[in-house]
Amino acid sequence: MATQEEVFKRLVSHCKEYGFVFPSSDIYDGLGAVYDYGQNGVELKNNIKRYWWEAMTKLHENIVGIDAAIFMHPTTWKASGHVDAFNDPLIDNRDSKKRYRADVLIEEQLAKYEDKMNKEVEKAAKKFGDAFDEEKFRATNPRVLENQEKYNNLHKRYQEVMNAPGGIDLEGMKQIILDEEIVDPISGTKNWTDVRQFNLMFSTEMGSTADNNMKIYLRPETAQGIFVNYLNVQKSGRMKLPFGIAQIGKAFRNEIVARQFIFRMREFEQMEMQFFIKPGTELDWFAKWKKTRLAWHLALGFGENMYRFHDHDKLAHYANAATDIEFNMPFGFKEVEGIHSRTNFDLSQHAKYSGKKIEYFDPETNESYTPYVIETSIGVDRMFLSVMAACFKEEVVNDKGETRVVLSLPPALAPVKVAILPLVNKDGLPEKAEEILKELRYDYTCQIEVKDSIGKRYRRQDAIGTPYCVTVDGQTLEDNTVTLRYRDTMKQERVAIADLHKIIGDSVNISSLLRKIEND
RNA sequence: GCGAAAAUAGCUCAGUUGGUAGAGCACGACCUUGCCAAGGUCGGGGUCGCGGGUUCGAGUCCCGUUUUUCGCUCCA
Repeated sequence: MATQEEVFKRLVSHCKEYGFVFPSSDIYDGLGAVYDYGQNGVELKNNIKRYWWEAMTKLHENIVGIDAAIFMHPTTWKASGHVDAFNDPLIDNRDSKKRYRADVLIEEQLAKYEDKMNKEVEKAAKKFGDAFDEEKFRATNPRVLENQEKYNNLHKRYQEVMNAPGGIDLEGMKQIILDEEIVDPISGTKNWTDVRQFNLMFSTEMGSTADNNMKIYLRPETAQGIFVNYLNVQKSGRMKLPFGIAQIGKAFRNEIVARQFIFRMREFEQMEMQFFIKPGTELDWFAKWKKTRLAWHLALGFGENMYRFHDHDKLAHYANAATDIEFNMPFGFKEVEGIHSRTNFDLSQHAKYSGKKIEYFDPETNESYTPYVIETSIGVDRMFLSVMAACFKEEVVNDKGETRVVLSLPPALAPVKVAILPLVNKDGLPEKAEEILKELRYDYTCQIEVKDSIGKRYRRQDAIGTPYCVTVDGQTLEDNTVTLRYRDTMKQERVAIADLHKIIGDSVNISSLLRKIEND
């Protein structure tokens, strides 16, 4: 029996072999945690995005979409809290393999000197009783003076490195740790790495002259593009609460450790919807969106036991309720989507930093307020991975124990809907296949394959998840019938070319999935 | 970032005490066949991740480096 880990490895290989996902810049040995989507991957990914987009905008009259730029005004990230939240200088001890905040280590060292001084003072106070003059003692006692001097020197150096022009002086900080002979509390050693600053946001410069540049960030989440457009959309669309804004787009995070294939990438894509509501109704809406989003996942048909909610105990600075929808990946249940009650944190912050009034006038109550927000945020790439993982199957197909690899994708998500296969590459069969292609290609993504035996071509189509194969043979030329072969059952039946449209219908279209959500 | 392991053809891998780089699959052409990964013939494809070193000689030994995987760590 293959372990989960082996299956996952084979899935990753499969993704590359069949044109779903390639390592980025593959010919240069790849770029860490960046991946490209191939000819089949991009179709599947686009179908996933379309499923989400249409579920949001077609099934909800009060949700509209936008497409905001990746570059945003730098103040956006001050307002959102992203600039301040990830500014810590970190250092690792090679022996204990623990990571510490370098500034905290230095502050602890300062505290140590203070402790020593205080202990001396306490000792003397006990000894001299009422006659003790603390000020005089501190000014004259050699042990106190020694520690005071160490404290002052360290404090001065610490201030210098923390306030160095151009940001924290990381090398200076390490030098302090070495000079002070600070040891790791666990291993007791001084085997430190360099001090590094982890800013999770990628930055670049806007402006072409060297001295007139503005540091701008690649957005670490798409949400802020929605918040800064709240007023534009609400006013131009005459939107009334409650309403939502949906967006699909790239986001970038300079992860310290990015791993597990496309699960955690440095460049990734999010599908986010921010739902603006009246304050006080957020917990009802939060519960409603949990249900709505789970229904979207369940309509794909992978089964309820593949999903679970994980409620957050610790909430982010902006949230008053939060949950994840986790999917049963080959490496365990992992977050695919987050649903957060963000209060009015973001809109209030943007109001504060921009000086603009961001409020909603409620015509029912005649009052103005800053709307609350329920966010649903799903990673496209994680969704892609979860679909691949759920559909990747190695099946035994006959008594001889022969196997096939089949991607049992929901037909609406499959990259190719119909493969048209001339049984032999002669006798006018390829030409007949072209004719059938011209019938079907306006409605379905089709692919003609002539090379190799028919069996081999079936297996290749199974491997990319094509739900239908249409095989053209000699009889087709006589009576315009073909063999229709089904991916999941491998059953075949003889049908008229004229009936193909009716049989395939819209089972391979996004609308079939949307109907499934509605009916559930 | 720390630690461990790995890197040889498009893929999966073999390569002996250091002695002229191999197999299967895949790919291309042709022939044969014709409904579940068929057979034959011929052919293309590798400075063995990269850079140094030891050696008469390195895929093989040593050092460095890059990338990947796993564990730890981190995760708005």
